[in-house]
Amino acid sequence: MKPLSKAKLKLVEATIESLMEEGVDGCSVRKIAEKAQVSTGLINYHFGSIDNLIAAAYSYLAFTFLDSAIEASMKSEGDARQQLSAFIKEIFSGQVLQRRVLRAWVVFWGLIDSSPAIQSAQSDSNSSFTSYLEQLFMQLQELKGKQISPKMAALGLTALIDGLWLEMCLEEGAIKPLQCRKLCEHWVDSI
Amino acid sequence: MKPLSKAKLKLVEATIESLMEEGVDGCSVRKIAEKAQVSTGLINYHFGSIDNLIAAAYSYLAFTFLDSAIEASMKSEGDARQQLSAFIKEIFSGQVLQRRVLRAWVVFWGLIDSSPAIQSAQSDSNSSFTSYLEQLFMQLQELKGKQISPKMAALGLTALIDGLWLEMCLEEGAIKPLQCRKLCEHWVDSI
DNA sequence: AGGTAAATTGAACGAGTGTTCAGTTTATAT
DNA sequence: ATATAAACTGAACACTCGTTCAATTTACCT
Repeated sequence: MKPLSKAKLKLVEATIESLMEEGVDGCSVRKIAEKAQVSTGLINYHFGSIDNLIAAAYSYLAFTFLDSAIEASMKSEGDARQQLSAFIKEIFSGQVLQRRVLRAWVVFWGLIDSSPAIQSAQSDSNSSFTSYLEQLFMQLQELKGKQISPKMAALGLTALIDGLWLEMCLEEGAIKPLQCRKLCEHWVDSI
Repeated sequence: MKPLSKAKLKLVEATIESLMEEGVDGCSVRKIAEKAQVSTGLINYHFGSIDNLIAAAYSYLAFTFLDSAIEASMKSEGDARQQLSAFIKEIFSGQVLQRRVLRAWVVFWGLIDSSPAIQSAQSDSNSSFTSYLEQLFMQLQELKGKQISPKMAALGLTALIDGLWLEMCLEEGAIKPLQCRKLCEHWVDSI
C-alpha cells in the first residue's frame, strides 16, 4: 500500500464517506467532490477516472480494517488460540458491523468485473486475511493434531466471518455480535 | 409468492438475465425491455417503476433457488443428517456458484436501503432458509445432544454457506465446490 | 522576484437515465 | 360485430452522469 498524497487522501476519504452513506448513489463525481470540497475535475486529474478513485478507496479501506484486526490480534501476546480470539473480537467489535460498511462493499463488488484494480485489491486483501488466519491455525494445530488443514480452517473461518457480517448488515437484529463471536469460537474449537 | 402474469414473468426473467450479465449496468429500462422484446413503457405499466421490477425479480430468484435446495433435501428421504447433506450438496451444485449470480445479488443489496420491497424479500427468503435448516438441526440434536442451539447452528451454517459462495464468486479458483461442501459438513458434524 | 510546473476550477459536452403519456393494438365481454 | 378495457408502443422530457479542457491559482525552484 503506497502512501497517498494529501490531496489524494482527501478524495479517498470523501469517497469512502459518500459510498458508506449512499451506496451506489454516492458513486458520483459531484457528490464526492462536494464532500472533499474540491472541484469534480480533480478526480480525473489525480486518479484518471472515478473507477480508479473507487479502487483506491477500496484498497485503503480494506487494508485499514485488516490492519486493525491483525494489530489487535498481535497485541494479545497470548498463544495462537488467544490471538484468534482477539482477532475475532476485533472483527466483531462494532466498527465493521454497520450497514454503512456493507453499502461501500456492495459498490466495490459491483465494480469487480470492470475494474482490474478492484479485482486485485480484493484478491490481495482477502488473501492477506486468510493467510494470517492460516498461520494462526498452523500454530494451533502443532499443539492439537489435525482434523482439517490450516488452510481450509482459515478459509472456513474467513467465510463464516464474511457470512455473519453480511447477515448482520442486511438485517439488523438478526444476530448479535456476541453470538457471532461464539459461532466463530466454535469453529476454531472444532478444528 | 403470488404467481406472475405471463407479461410480468417475461419482464422478471429479462431483468434477471440483464442483472446477471451486466450487474448494475444491466439495471436499465432500455436493456431489460430489449431483452424482453417489449417497449420500455411496459416496466412502468406493469410494475410502476424499475425498482419494483427489480424487487419482483429478487423475490422470484431467491425463492427459486431456495425451493430447489429444499426440494433436493426432502427428496433424499434419509434422516436429518442426510437431508442436511443433500441440502448442502444442492447449494454447491454449480447453479449458484457463478459470478453472474453474485452480480444480480450485488444489485439487490445495493437497493436494500431504498426499496422496502427488497428488504422484505431479503428478510423473507433468508428466514425461510434459516428456519428450514433450524428444523433439520432440531431433529439432529434430538439424536445427539446439545452443544449449540439449533437456531445458532442454522445461523452459522447459513453464514458459512453465504461466505463460501461469496468467496467462490469473487475469486474464481480460490476454493472448490467440494471443499465448500466439506467445510459445511464439518460444521454440521461439529454441532 | 521571475519562471515553470503542478494543482485546481468549473463550465460545456455528449451520453445515458427513468418516467410520462397520447396514440395504437390486442383482448375480452356482450 | 361492437364497445370497452387492458396491454403495448415509442418519442419526448428533464435530469444526471463522467470526461474534457481552457483558464486560473498555487507551489516550487532558482
